[in-house]
Amino acid sequence: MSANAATHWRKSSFCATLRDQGLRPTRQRVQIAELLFAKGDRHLTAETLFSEAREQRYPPSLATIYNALRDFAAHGLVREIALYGAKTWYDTKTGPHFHFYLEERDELFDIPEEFIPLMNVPAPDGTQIVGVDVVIRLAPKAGATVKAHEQG
Amino acid sequence: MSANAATHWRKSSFCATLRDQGLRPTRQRVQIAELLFAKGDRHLTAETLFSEAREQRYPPSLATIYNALRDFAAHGLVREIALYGAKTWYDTKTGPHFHFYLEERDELFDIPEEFIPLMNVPAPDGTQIVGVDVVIRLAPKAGATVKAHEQG
DNA sequence: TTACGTGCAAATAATTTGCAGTCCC
DNA sequence: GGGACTGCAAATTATTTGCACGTAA
Repeated sequence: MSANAATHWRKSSFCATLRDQGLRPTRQRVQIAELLFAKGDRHLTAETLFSEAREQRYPPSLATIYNALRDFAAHGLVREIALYGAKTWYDTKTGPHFHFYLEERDELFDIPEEFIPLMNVPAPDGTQIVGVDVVIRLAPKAGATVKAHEQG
Repeated sequence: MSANAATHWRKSSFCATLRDQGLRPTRQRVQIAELLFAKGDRHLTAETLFSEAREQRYPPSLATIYNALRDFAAHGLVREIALYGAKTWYDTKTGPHFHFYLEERDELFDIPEEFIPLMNVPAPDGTQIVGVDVVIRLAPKAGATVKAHEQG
């Protein structure tokens, strides 16, 4: 590929972000970061991100998406979310998690802050809290039409 | 097998329990229920239960354990727990869930009731809440020795 | 009797990994 | 240059399923 096209990604602001976290800023990682954070806060799986990536000129492989998401999570750029079902979800919002999960649609969205209770639980002896995750599972109410809730 | 040994399980009190839930009380299901509930409230995976079952005289197959746990959960005898990692956990306590999850040991135990906050979140339009699950993830504190926490 | 349940082995689904080749520092 | 990263394909892990046989109602 031409030097111009090949090195364009180096101008991304995510190069610095990745480097700050001790992650080498490669083309693939920068592409993935751009995709992840381009649309504001959101919840997604590796497959979701992969299908978005495929629309790019030089999309990373699925394995690289998995590896990048794992690495990003380990370095605090995104957070893993505990959820029912087999798939691992990631959230671009890295604070404590409070979500509604609409099972029927496999859809995840935020619970508005004002409803979040104080969680003031002391960690057991010898341990520290590294994450708090709350998932409230939903089902459609009988006879009701549920509208989509992308992003909280 | 002798008629006596083969029909002994029919005397189990779980026969009625299963029937009440619309589940046909078979030898395997009764065995599984006995194992599940013999030790008070606890948290386990299909594999855990399978290895316990193998010590019995006529242990059910792994597939049957999976199927039984799924069926039991669908009928309210146990509850699935959303947790990090690939495995599905089940809890014999069927009320709302509040747990500590000690990542390093892959160990799950209850948060004492007195620390549980009021969760009073209204369900979004057209939906109803079918489950509330809270997982507080823990790591050992630097230099501390963590003791095992089987059962909360 | 007859539909439901079981057991085995094969099928799936999500994710990880080995390894040869690439690229960043 | 040398180790970190990537891509592919193969391996793993957890779980489900097809089908022949068994068993509860």
